[in-house]
Amino acid sequence: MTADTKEILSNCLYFTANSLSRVVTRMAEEAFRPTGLSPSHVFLLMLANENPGIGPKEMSDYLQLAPSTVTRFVDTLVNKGYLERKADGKNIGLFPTLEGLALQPDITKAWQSFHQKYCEILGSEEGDNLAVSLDQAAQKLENAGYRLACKCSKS
Amino acid sequence: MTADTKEILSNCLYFTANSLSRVVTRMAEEAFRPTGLSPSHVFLLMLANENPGIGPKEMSDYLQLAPSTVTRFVDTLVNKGYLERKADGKNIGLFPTLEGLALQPDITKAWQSFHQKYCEILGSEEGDNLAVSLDQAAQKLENAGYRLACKCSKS
DNA sequence: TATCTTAATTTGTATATACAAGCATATTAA
DNA sequence: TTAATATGCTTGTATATACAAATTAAGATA
Repeated sequence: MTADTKEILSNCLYFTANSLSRVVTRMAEEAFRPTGLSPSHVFLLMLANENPGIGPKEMSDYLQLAPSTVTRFVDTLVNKGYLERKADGKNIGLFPTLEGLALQPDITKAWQSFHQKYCEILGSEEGDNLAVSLDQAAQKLENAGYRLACKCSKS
Repeated sequence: MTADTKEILSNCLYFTANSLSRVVTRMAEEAFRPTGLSPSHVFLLMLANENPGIGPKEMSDYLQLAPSTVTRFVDTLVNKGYLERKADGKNIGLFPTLEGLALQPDITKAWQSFHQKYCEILGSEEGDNLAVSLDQAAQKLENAGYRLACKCSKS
């Protein structure tokens, strides 16, 4: 392997962003395993717990996920008995069940453990700063037009 | 949506790393579309072009992808006529075909266009620095034990 | 040399995620 | 009030990716 090739990899934002995303996902999956849910599902449930009646559209805006992805996740959470859909015309409200609410303490605990773990490895400040930088970069790129291909509202 | 909830999202490394990865992937897919390959496939082909005879194992080490993932990608590139497998006992050597080599200029061009695009949006220095930070963070997390679950060599 | 172990690769299968298309409701305009 | 359009949600389908298990070959050991 040429030094050149290695350079290209570690300097390419596509490669580094995806590598990081994969390793962070592995960590998060481990940390959230006690909840019985994957990290993305935990986000959804938490959003519903904190904002009962929130709609899938709002969810997908906040989570930066395609609406269809949210539908699938909601399906799963409904099947597991943590979430309920309540239709109001075209709109859907998502409400946590008692079981869903009951899971919140575990979720919070898992969250803290996840945060702590990466802060231990990266350094507390670096870990938090990294998250902020990533967030800012992602937002800049999205605002520059690289957003999900849904013809929904302009948001 | 509570301010709290938004905070949690934009401070969580899982969320930010994945958001960034998705938006960067969208950009890269667009930039590499002229090559007819997805960004990951381009990486693979490029590695083979620069290191003819490289094995899948090495590929997966460099690209931080599971061996099975590399197998699938190689399948695709072989089907498209860009890559050839040459078995040597248990080991496989990957060689670009003439078509694969011929694609290299397009790949290089797409690469530059991708790099330029994100540097325009993020700022030239910030863009490059970001890639470096991501790479370092990913490596730290991997070295701390969050690596792919393959029982292959200890690498 | 026969067998045990380890490493490289592939195959089977599962999940996360996306896009495109379809459907139902809501809103606007005639 | 009907027709046209836009919006929200779901379904069909496809890709990227992973893990676990199967396979095959290599190397070590008895």
